[in-house]
Amino acid sequence: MSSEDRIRAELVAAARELGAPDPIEPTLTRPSDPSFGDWSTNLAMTLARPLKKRPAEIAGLLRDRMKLSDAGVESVEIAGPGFMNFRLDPALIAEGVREVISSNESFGKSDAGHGEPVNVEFVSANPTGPLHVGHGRQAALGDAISTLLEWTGWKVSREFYYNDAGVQIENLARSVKARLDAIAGGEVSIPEGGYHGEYIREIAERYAAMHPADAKSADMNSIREFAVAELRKEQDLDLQAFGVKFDTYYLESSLYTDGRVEQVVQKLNANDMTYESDGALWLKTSQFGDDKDRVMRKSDGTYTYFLPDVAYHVTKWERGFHRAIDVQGADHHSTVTRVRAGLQALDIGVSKQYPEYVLHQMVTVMKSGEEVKISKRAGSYVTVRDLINEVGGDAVRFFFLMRKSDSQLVFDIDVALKQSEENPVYYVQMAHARMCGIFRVGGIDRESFSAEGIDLSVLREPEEQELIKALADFPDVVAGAAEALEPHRIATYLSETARLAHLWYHKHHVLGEPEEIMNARLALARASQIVIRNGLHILGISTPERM
RNA sequence: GCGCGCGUAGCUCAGUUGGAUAGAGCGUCGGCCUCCGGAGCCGAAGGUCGUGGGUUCGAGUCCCGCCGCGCGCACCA
Repeated sequence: MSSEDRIRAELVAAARELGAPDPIEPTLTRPSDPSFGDWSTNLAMTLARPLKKRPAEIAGLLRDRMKLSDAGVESVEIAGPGFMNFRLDPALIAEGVREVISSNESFGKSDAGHGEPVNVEFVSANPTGPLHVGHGRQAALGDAISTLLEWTGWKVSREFYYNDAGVQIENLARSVKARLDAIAGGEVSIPEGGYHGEYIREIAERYAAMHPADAKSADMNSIREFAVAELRKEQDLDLQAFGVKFDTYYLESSLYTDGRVEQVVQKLNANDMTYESDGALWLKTSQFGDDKDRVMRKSDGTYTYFLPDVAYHVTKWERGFHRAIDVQGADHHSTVTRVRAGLQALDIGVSKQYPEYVLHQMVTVMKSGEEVKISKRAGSYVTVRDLINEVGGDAVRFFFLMRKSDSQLVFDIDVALKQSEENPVYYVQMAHARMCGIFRVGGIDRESFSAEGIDLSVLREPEEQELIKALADFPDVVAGAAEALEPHRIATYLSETARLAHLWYHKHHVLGEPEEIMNARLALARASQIVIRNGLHILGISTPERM
């Protein structure tokens, strides 16, 4: 049992003796100021009301009843309005290094998910153009959330939903057709709602080259299929460049061809959840929290986007994903209520909170102090590819993940390009490389290094103790980030841990110290390297051994 | 107008689910350079947490009003 668990158990026992009502769930946190000790609890304050005593008095009574001498607790202090601060034996703290090294690539993993399946849907771009920066943020987020869930015991399936049906695809085909007409000598007139990017012209040129005979009077079906295939290929290349892989690609068009959309309509009709008005078929979404009912079948007979969306989420449920997470841009947030309403209206036993949503705000790209708004090929927006080409995939990932998803994000290309510690991704990777460098310079094999038989109790410098405590916190940080679906916590943690590692590195030497010290510090260097590497893995960022 | 999100140091942002004297990086100012990488290091200044109320022993965090910014408000997705 860890000292943390021991303290918690003693707190529960002592509180029970004092007559505290169940459940007693003391929370242990790191004190705001490390000089206060190693662990802190506010339990006495939370018991003030039920026990009708002053917090400081309760803290004293708790302390008197706790048996902590064999739990490595050196002292318990009562401070502030009623905090209890526990100070641990530094040798015990140093022992934390051993577990990091022996767990190695598993350090930080846990099992809250118990192997249950979860579907994470992200990117899901329409195949109408190259991926833009918003998709990039979504790709980084979705992939990191997926990995976080894997680290906490979930069986994750990464899924990409292709909206390859509907109006936008018609607009795409007509846009390509317009360019084809131009190639054949006509005027370029891009249709209303069409796509203007340079890539449309490229697709038309390739199409014309492959169909020289019918370039002028090309068949729309053929153009549409060709354009969608080309753009899917292009998006795949973008994702590949970014290092994101999906388990499943689900095609919206398949929901029509296999009759699922029609089935959903019939079930909704059967459940008396629809009505006709103005030639359209409406769903009573207002019964499920929407501010008004929504059209599901337009008067022209085609469906609005959200009906296939509902059918799609039914398949997730039926495919065994009783947990599903959708990562989307906040500009689509109105879909949340509608899709959930549709699922509730079907009455198939799905939770009201199904699926869960992670919405992210917009990305602004800055360069030389000015906002960058367009790319050459896409015309109206900056592409992920532009960004990756300019600053590299690692920087793109880290920058997209270092902010909360619900804050708007400013992507500063100048900072991302810096080869110095001003650049946060460089700073973290450098800490990793430095730890590796110690082993390289010392001619010691890092991977086979073992802490067995090494006396870690000599790691008692303040910088060492702070670093070790941060390393030991990693599993809690991973668990918290996974539960909250907030990968930015990992990025923040890595920046802080890297800072502690740099501080330690600058203040203390490893190689050339007396053997006892050197071995213990090698263990700390190895443990630091492992934790930073594991954290970067979660974010999908590379871990260079030298820079 | 309605809905969602955001507002924390000059700038970019954290803030452990309500706890102690609100933190980090950059920038500014002042010191350091024979080192396992100076592509750095140490220190200091810098705050009415947009604003006004409320709940609480305790609020940056929860509730209400107001102000500002972003996004959405389709028989588009």
